[in-house]
Formats: sequence, C-alpha cells, structure tokens
Amino acid sequence: MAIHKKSAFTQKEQDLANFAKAMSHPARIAILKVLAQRNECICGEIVELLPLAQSTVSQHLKELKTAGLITGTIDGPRSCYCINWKAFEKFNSEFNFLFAKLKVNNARTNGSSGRKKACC
Amino acid sequence: MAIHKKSAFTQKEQDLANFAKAMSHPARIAILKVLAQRNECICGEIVELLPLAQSTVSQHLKELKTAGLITGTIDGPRSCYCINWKAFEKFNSEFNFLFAKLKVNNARTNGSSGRKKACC
DNA sequence: TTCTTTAATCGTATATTTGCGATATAAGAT
DNA sequence: ATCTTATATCGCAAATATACGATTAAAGAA
Repeated sequence: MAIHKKSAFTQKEQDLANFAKAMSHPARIAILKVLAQRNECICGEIVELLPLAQSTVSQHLKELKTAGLITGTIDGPRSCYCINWKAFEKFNSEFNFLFAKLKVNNARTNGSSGRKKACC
Repeated sequence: MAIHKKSAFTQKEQDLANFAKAMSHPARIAILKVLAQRNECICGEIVELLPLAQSTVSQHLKELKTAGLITGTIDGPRSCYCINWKAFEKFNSEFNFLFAKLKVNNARTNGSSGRKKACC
C-alpha cells in the first residue's frame, strides 16, 4: 500500500481497533483463557497446551503484552504471565459503551414509533 | 509461514477471533459508528466521511459484510448498508461471556480468601 | 441508445502477520 | 566453569491485509 491511513482516525477508534487486533487470533484467545484458568502461567505451560512452537507462542505473548492485555514478569529463568484485568475491563467497558451507544441510536431512530428502514 | 494453524483451535475461539478481526481496523470502527448514527447508509456517504478512496471503503464494507456485522442490499444503482444488530449482539454477548468467565475464575482463585499471585 | 451515477471488482504495490528453526541470553544446578 | 533449563530474539519464508487507480457492471436519465 502507499501510505498508512490509520493515523487519520480518532484515538478512540485506534484504541478500540488495537484492542480488537490483539484478540484477532484464536491462539491469543486461547492464551487468555489459559491465563484466566490458571491465574498465572509460565510460557512453557502455554506452549504445552497450544499446537504451536515455542517461538511462536512467545511472539503471541509479546503481542498481548505490547497491547497491554497481559503482564509478564521474570521469575528466575522463567517468565510468569498474568491477565492485566484493569486494561481488560477498561477496553471491555469501552467496547460496551460503543455498543450501547449504537443500540440507543438505533432505538431512537428505528424504535416502535420511529421510522422504518428503507433497506436491509 | 508454513501452514495455517488457525483451524487447530476451537470453533468458539475462531469465531471470537474473526469477530475481533473485523473490528481490528479504525476505518471499520468508524464505518460502524456512521451506520449506527444514520441507521442506514449508502456507500457514497461513507466515502465522503472517511479519508479513504472509494475502492478501499468498498473493500472494508465487504469485510464487515463477510464477517456478518453488517448487511447490504442493492437499491437501484446504490448499495444500502445497515448494522446487523443480531450478529452484533450475539458476538457482544459471547465476548462478555468470555470476559465474565475470566472474571469469575479470577475471583475464585484470587479473591479475598484466595491465594495471592506469585508474580505480576 | 447513449450518458451519468454509483458501487463492486481487478490488478498491483507494499506492509504486516504468522510461523518455525536456529541462536542468544539468563539464571540455577552440578 | 560448565551444563541444563526456560525463554526471548533473529532471520527467513509464506500468507494476509491495506490502499489505490483503473476498469467493469448495473440502473436510471436524457
């Protein structure tokens, strides 16, 4: 492509998109589920559970960490990962806020006493 | 990469990832917001509001439609788009379900009477 | 029919993502 | 000091995503 256009959108739009992007791979969804079940987890445990090579899992963990969805701390020769609940709840509520706002707008313009859609 | 590994994960994990993927670009977030505000919208109106070429917007609309987040119907020489509320709510609740499940697990294993995290 | 309008699709260039093996790093064990 | 374990990073290949201009298609207007 010629030039990146992502910066032409609002920060909130970019934040939501970045959050969604971090969740946009089944391996990363699976990692989050494992972290939730075990509360905390070292890389090797996740590698055993996923059908991916160690280096690939490490890369997915790095992406989740960069996006702020998980935290990782060095524990001797290991790395211990946890879900960053604060960030997760923040993005979850932002997502719900967008969704709720959309629903309200939809009800206002297309409710029982509102106009009908011309199409769709 | 050598081979696709996405199919090695569960259907629910793939569904959630696909939904997140559809939301993973600020242009598509912006499109959803426009569709919500106007209830329904033709392609040209969206093109005027976004800093992207017509062909690019059309491509984003196609991705949202393929992911099932919006519907599109032909209206003469125009195409009218709407948010597919049912699919949107379904995925939203699935997302919330995952999040709630994670939160419950976290409270159970790390609540006021539970054990502390060893790291993070 | 021909012209205009609207949108989808094609072709192309470039950027990013995904995945793995190999290597590097870092810390504890011997 | 050397070995082992655990993980991050590098380098590469292949697949996807992003963006645009040009073209095509489809329907109403002249």
